[in-house]
Amino acid sequence: MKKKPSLKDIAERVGVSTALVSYVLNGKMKGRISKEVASRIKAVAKELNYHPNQIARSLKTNKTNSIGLLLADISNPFSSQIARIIENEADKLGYAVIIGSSDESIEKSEKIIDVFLNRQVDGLILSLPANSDHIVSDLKTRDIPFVLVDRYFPAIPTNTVAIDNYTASEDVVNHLLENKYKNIGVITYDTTLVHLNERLRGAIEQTKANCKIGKVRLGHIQEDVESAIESFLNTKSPIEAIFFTSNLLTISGLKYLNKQRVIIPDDLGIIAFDKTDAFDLFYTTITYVNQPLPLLGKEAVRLIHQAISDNKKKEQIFLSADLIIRESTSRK
Amino acid sequence: MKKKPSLKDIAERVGVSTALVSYVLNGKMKGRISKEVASRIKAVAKELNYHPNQIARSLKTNKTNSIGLLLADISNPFSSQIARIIENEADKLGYAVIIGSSDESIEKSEKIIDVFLNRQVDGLILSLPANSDHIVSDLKTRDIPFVLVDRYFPAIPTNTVAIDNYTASEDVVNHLLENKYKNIGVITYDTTLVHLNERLRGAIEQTKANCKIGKVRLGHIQEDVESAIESFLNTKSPIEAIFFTSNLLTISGLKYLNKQRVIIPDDLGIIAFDKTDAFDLFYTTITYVNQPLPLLGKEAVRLIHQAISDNKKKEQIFLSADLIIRESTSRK
DNA sequence: AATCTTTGTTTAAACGATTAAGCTTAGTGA
DNA sequence: TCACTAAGCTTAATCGTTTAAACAAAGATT
Repeated sequence: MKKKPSLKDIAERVGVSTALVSYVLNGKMKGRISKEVASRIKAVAKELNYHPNQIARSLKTNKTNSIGLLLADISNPFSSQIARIIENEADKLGYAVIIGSSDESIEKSEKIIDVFLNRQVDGLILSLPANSDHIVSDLKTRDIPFVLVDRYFPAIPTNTVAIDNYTASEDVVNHLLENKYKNIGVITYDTTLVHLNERLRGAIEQTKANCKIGKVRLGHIQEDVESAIESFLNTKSPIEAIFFTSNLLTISGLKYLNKQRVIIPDDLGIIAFDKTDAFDLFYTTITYVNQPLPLLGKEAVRLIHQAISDNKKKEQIFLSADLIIRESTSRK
Repeated sequence: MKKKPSLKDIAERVGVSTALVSYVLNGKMKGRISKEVASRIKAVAKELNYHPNQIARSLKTNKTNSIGLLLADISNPFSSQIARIIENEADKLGYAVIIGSSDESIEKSEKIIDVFLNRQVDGLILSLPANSDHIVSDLKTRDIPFVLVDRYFPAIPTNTVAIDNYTASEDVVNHLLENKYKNIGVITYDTTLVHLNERLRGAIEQTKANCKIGKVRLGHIQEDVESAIESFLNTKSPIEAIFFTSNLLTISGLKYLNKQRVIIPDDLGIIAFDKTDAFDLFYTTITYVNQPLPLLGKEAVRLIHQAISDNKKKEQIFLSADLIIRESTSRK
């Protein structure tokens, strides 16, 4: 890889100082540079195919125009869609995005954040694993600009963009009740993650605690989903509808229900939080909570941009998700 | 964001020069530094929570320890899985990964590569859109270390890691023929991308040109898949099995076949190139070509690492994919 | 005792940009 | 004609590292 041209190379060719070249190419000191010199500099820059060395610029300006994006699991479609949106939005503001995936590990999150910070990212957009409150507090103490997306920690006031999960869950339950599904089962993760527990809480409150709950351990999804469903159905008053609080849970559940020849929606109503391409292949269309991912990403980028220029104000944004009603909750 | 401690801060506290601090923390000049000073420096570094400024280091060493990863579409599970693997592998070698997604656009690819290079990434891992040969030649001319993954340009000898698509397709056809599916339809993209056309070529050669072909335009996937399937079936000698050359095509196809109440595998055999979670929700298990993504990613990182230290040798690696046989090709 | 090594450390330049401050030269006004 | 201003450009410091080269002091060698 041969050396790229620098300001100095241009300066030498034109016969001026590097300072002048810098001023011209950055459009500074407008009315004070002679037109001829300016155009010669620009011509030579183009001729040499000059691109400023962002590393050097960063060192001087203390801005890298990059943000670190930490996701829980980049191979989950939810994460990768967010990644795509954030990357696009960030690009519009001139930020490059460095992505890391924590696989729900606290240690890995800490490590990746360290890597981000060593590379002097201007700010962080984070979707943290459970029980990582200390990471949030720490970043806050260090006054590092960051925004939480999707997953949030209400106890710590900080920039946050998330879904109004509680209300979405209320809507889910209301829809089920309106459609005469009375006996409702909720399948969710066994976790301390607030956004998931809010989904559960919404269901509990709205059913006046009249719902059954199946908790699924991370790393044992298929296994635990199956036993939850079994316990829901093999009982005197079997469940009439199941509410899955995440896309992976839904997939596992539907897979199992397929195997058990449980017919949706005749035998059982189904409602999902978040959707996936996979629903397209199921024989029935699935009713689901649609999360406004584009807005989520857009707001996250807006907030981090704001935090980078001024980290005083903290905003907490909760976006409403809407229920997309399909056939899986329309029993005859 | 308060200023982070620098070498200078440590040097001042300990009362030595920054050079010595640098030597100690980098473990250089081993036997020449007094144990006491070394340990005092290390202690102070820890106390101040010192982390070297990678930007400054990069400027000096001309290495950023970062690689740019350009994908065709990060929201496609194929891409996001590769991203995850590459990120993990790269991390093991101390590289951070900056990700960009081109949405199959040549202009966007060029722009993202520019951004990567301005940020002085040490190398590039690329999955380029169709007709972007000139990008490859250009990078080659400029002697920039890069590796092509998945998508390749045989006319230009350069570092490449890809699947042996031709052989995989041969296997697909052989399997269908062995299972008495004689009349085969192939649904693929209308593209110049070699990896996809090799899948088609494998099918054509192995069927001795006795297969029907449906070409699908990017951006009109559902529409074109449907008309292709229709033309396959509404004919005197209808197709007995369909081979889809990509995951998105398969999903669109199965979705339509579901709607049309075509029963798999009784009415029609199905075989897919690449798998997705979505298959789990289909009533029948799907026979598919399994691509060795972990190996693909691992080799890509190995090659880029090699190219970064010495860009003379070019390797072309073709990995074999294997056929996972399920029920969708087992008619009674 | 003079010289040579070794050990432990410092000096200073460099990477490529930015930018405040300074320096010419020409033009203006009195 | 002299002082002043403005235009057009340069100087030089700086960001935080790395690293070759220089240096001083102590120990070994003759």
